[in-house]
Amino acid sequence: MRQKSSAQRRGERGRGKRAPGRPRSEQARVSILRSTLKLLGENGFSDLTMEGVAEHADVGKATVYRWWPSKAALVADAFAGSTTRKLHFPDTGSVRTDMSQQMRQLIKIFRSRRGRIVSAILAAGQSDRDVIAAFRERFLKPRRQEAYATLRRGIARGELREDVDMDLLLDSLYGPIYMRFLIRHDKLSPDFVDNLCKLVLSGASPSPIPRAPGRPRHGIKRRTG
Amino acid sequence: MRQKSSAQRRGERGRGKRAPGRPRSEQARVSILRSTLKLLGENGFSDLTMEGVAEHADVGKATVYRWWPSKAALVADAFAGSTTRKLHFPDTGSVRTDMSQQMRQLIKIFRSRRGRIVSAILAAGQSDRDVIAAFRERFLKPRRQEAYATLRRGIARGELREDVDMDLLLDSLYGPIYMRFLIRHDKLSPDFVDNLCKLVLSGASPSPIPRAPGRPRHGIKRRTG
Amino acid sequence: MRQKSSAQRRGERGRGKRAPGRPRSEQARVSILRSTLKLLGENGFSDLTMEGVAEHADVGKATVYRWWPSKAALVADAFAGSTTRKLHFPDTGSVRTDMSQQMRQLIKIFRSRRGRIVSAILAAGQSDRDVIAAFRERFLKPRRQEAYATLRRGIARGELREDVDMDLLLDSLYGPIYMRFLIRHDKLSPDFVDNLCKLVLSGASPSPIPRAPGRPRHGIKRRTG
Amino acid sequence: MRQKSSAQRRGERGRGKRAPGRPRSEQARVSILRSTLKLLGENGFSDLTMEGVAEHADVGKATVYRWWPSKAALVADAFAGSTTRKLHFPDTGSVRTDMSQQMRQLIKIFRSRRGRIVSAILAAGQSDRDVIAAFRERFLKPRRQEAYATLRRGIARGELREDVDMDLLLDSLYGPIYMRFLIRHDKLSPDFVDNLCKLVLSGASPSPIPRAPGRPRHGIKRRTG
DNA sequence: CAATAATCGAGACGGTACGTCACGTCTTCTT
DNA sequence: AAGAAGACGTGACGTACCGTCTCGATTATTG
Repeated sequence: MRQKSSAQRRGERGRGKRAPGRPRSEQARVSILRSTLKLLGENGFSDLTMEGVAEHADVGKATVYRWWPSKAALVADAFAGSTTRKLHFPDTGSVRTDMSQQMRQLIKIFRSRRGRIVSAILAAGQSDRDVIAAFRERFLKPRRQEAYATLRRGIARGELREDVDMDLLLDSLYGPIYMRFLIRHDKLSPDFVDNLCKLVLSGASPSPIPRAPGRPRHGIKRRTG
Repeated sequence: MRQKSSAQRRGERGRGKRAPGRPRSEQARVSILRSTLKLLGENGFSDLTMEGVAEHADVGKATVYRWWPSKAALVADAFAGSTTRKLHFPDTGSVRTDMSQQMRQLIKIFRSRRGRIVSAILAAGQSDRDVIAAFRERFLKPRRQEAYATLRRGIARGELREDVDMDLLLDSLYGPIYMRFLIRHDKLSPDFVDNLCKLVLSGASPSPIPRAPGRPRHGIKRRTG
Repeated sequence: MRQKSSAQRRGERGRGKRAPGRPRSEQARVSILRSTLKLLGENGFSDLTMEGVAEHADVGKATVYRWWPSKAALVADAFAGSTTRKLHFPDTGSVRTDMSQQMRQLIKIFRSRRGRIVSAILAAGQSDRDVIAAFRERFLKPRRQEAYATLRRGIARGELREDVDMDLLLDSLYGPIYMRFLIRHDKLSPDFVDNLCKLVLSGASPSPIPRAPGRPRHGIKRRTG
Repeated sequence: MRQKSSAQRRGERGRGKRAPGRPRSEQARVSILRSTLKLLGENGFSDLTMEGVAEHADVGKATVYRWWPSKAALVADAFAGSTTRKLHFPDTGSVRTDMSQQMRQLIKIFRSRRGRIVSAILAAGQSDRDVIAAFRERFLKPRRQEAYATLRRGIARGELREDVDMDLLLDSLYGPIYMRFLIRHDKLSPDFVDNLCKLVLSGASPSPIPRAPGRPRHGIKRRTG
């Protein structure tokens, strides 16, 4: 998905031996990716042109094509490279708070200029499997790993059922956000996030027997019916 | 959004009075819309060309442009016109069953050839607000109206809390489906739908016993089993 | 060789019936050909670009390619269309004078700006048989027809042998001009033309028995040796 | 015109002192020139690329550019280096036979694969004066020196007029060949050569009897038979 | 029934961006 | 210092669609 690595392109001789020939220009690479993000944020995916990227990056069109086979690949790589910080999960002692806080950060990004890039990626991904794969690998997966940890803490604390399907739970939490983000039928507000957490997490709590939060009870499935 | 009506185009003389001149060819209209859907399903939105539509529909390019101002409008209109049947909500006496059955129909569509069209629409909608609006109005809203009714029946039966936020609830049910549909990180199986319903709807069910945060304010029947 | 005719392109229905569709723009056609000649005269064949022609003619690049398949075809057609006037053969009563005068006109053209175009055509013709064919058909042949007439008058007058090989004779007269024009090893002066005529035509005269010019004697081959 | 000499390039220190550093690779030089000729013969001048030459010669592109400033220079040099043997003038005791035999050799070359190279050179020469100059110096001139000698023998033998303009005569003999070679309007056959010689040389032979316009001014032997 | 008017198909038009190719220059390591 | 390798910015290539524009032909209403 990303651009062909120098090593790939040259037959991977490895062992520290540099391949002959002029080395790839790091400056060009960075400039291209930066320009891509910039133009993507300005005009969306369909108005993004390779020609425009090359010009804005002060780079030959061939240089763009030398390393990225398509607009989609370029966009995916540019997006992947711009690893979004500030999307970590806090550890407040409450799953709901942890999740809620991270999800608030997410909708903040979705509503910012970067959101335009994300939606462009997702749109492009609908006709290019590499793009959507890049989104999954570079954006979704890393965060989901952290989310697993957060959920596990919740399980340990007894806030969530031990047998909870974590993927289902996470999709239930994030799905509504993505849906509103893409279909824009309702607003992405912090309150929405809070209520969403409350609704979904309560469905995953070890109820129905009331329990004081924060007192972990391990290894005991409880069922009423 | 849809094509300009004949009336609009002619200055809206209305009252049954037909404008002079050759009337619009219904055959061309239908052929264009059908070709649009066909080509959209074959190659996705980005490979759909007005030129291709015109040729496939055996129609002059100008005829397409005469009635639809842009590719997006054409696509939106074609999609809207193809109102999907078989997405009604049953009334089985159980919210969870009602919802689950309808959602199973939905994922069936999403996984079929028509799914390609839906994803193309959603993708196109990310850079054209008219397209996404058309999706909302023609596809989402009608079904949501039915969903409200289904939920209301559930409330009446005591399966759902009286104060439930129906939009939040519906987004929590459908959001995960859209997310998996678009990001393709996990499978859209009937089991997934069932578990999703169970998780979310249990979070919306009246608590059997008052919880720490937020006890039920209204007189609602409680169910244990 | 020339651009595809409208008729060809549309299946040649002939009989006055016009094909449907917007008719070809005569203005564009003329502008393109004119621009081609202009740019060709300025910078030679290798510096002539289709892009440049299109721009200079205020025309879309596709319009150029729609009618001329290659730069060579375009150049050939532009050249052919610019039928050079002032290359007629006079009738002075003397072959040598007739030929000499016409050949002087030719070298005048060769030494002018138009000469650049001719040499560009001949150069392009070395790697494109259509171009050289165009040169032959449009430029060489018409003049050669006139030349035949001139020579025949000379034969009738007894200035040339009756059995003279006219093609050989004409190549002997014009070949040296083309050679000097292309190889530029010696000058193309009027004197050169005169001496050339004298040399070659004397070789074609019905000598060796001296004869007063202007008294035709038909049907009698004379041989000394 | 030819490639820059090593001496030039290094500031001409002369006196046998070799410049420091790696000496020029003779192998590369030869390989480049050979590749040039080969590719030139295959596809003509316009399809010949520096890139192709470098690749075919297994040589770095920069190595080509280091020694030849342009494609034209390379071609001219390659052609010059390939001095065509077997174009000598015989001495049979008859000008016409001498010339005819050499000219037959020439058209044989023109009709062979080497002819393609010659026409490519002449074509390239139309937009690059260095190329045509190379052709003159390396190809035309050497042969013309020999031709002068042949003609002088003919004058001495009384086959040609003493005051004959040798350059005019030679252009009259070779011009038609070049013309047919480049314009391809008629065939280059041995018979053509013979007739050409007969026609032109008879025009240059001493007149047996003084003619009306211009009687011989110098004491020239006269031949009747 | 003729005149008027808007439609239709066809297809050429001036453009823009595509993705490729060769240009001539450069930067690296190797010989 | 020359060599090969190969990336670089540049610019033309020929193609595909864009959205607009004439055309002749067709099909309705209006006078």
